[in-house]
Amino acid sequence: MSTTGARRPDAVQLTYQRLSDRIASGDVQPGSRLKESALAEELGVSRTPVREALRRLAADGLVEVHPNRGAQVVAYTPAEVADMFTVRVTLEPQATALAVPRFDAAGLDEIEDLAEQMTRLVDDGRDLQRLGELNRRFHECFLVACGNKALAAAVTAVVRPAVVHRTFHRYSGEALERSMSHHRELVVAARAGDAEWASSVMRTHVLAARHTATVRPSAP
Amino acid sequence: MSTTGARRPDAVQLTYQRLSDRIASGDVQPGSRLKESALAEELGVSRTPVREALRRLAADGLVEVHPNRGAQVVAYTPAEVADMFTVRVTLEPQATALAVPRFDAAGLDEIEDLAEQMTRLVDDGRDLQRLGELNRRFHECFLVACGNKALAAAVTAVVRPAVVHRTFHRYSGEALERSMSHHRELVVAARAGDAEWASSVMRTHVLAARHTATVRPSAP
DNA sequence: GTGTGCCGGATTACATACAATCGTACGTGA
DNA sequence: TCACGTACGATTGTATGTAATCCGGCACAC
Repeated sequence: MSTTGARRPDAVQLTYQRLSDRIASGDVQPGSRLKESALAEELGVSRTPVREALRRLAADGLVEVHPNRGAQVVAYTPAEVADMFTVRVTLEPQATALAVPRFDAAGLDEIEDLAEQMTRLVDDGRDLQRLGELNRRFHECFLVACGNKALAAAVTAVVRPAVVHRTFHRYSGEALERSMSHHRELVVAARAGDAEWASSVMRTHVLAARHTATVRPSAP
Repeated sequence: MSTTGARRPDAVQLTYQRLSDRIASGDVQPGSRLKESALAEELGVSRTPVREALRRLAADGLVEVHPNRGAQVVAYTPAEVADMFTVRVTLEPQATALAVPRFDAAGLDEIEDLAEQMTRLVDDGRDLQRLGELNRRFHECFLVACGNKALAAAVTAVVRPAVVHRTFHRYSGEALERSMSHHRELVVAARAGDAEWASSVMRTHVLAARHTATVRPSAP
């Protein structure tokens, strides 16, 4: 959890972002070693911020730090990814049920806007990077609105590694359409103030995602 | 989550432990500022390991780091503590249900041993520090045995701040006895292989704890 | 042939020096 | 008297130098 609310990109923030992106895009393979000095020179910063960025990535579960041996990108098995989604299946519908009666007008507008943007994005060009970011913000809206910080923290702790590791890349066209449909239904249910409905949709949404993330993709 | 498996106390590990203890014991008040240079001099190390220890504490949710303003011990409201337990109410029974059919003989012996130790400790002298540690290990057994690392990580992320912040100090004698009784019942249910029973006991156990942690203590 | 001990290269862990940033207090002007 | 701008002090952010640690390979004994 990044507790520093840095708005301007410091060296640490920049390094963290770059490394995070590289891992997400598969630019660096899971299992590969990350050398402090090499990264520092490559990104034009000193070793100190690189060091701190690596520790933050370790706290997020993206890399493992071995004493005196440096950092290594973690590799998740399909079973572990499924486990992450299983936790989300439990927590996110609960957060949704809590969030629905607490949404204000601005919050409802925000999730509606995000849902529409994502739908357009799928119809257009399939910018998966941007789609992933919008999706993250969409789900974050529910977590923030639920008013239970601990619940939000629990989900975030579990989601980050899974979300960053090649999400959406294995979605078929049909699965992607279905996912967007869930988003839109969530907005309608939230506007209706029907917590039970919204919660159920969220549960369905995460279960479908688990299936997609777990099953071996047929066509690359 | 401490990903570095350091066995010998490095400067970072030592600093982290010391600060963690101080916060747990209430030696440093919530809201008080933690200055890197002061801590470094006090603990006889340089600022670098202090800095890293503070970031780890921030990742654990024990302190907040403000950019260019240093670290500050977080203060939880009763509502936030209740929220933490609410998440535990959801997750720990689930972990328990998964763990029961997966326990081996050694695991069952371990939780039985821990439950007995805790019971004796309550009858004897009330070493709350040690009781808290045993309790942590007891719950950890179920989280490890459940086989879902993400689930364990989610619970850990939520529990750590609450656990470190003076738990057990507000337990009455009766509540403490009841808590120990739950532990023993969990062992019996686990030995019987009854996941549903064990899960229910765990749920009761956490709900009771939430009540104790939330209600204003009558006698200090 | 296998196991053990030692040495060298590489890399991190820590210490310290310097630069940038923020908060605060004071002084000035309206 | 209050608002605003500015300068100073305190503290963190970054860079770099030094020491400790670990892994791999090789020689040697059994």
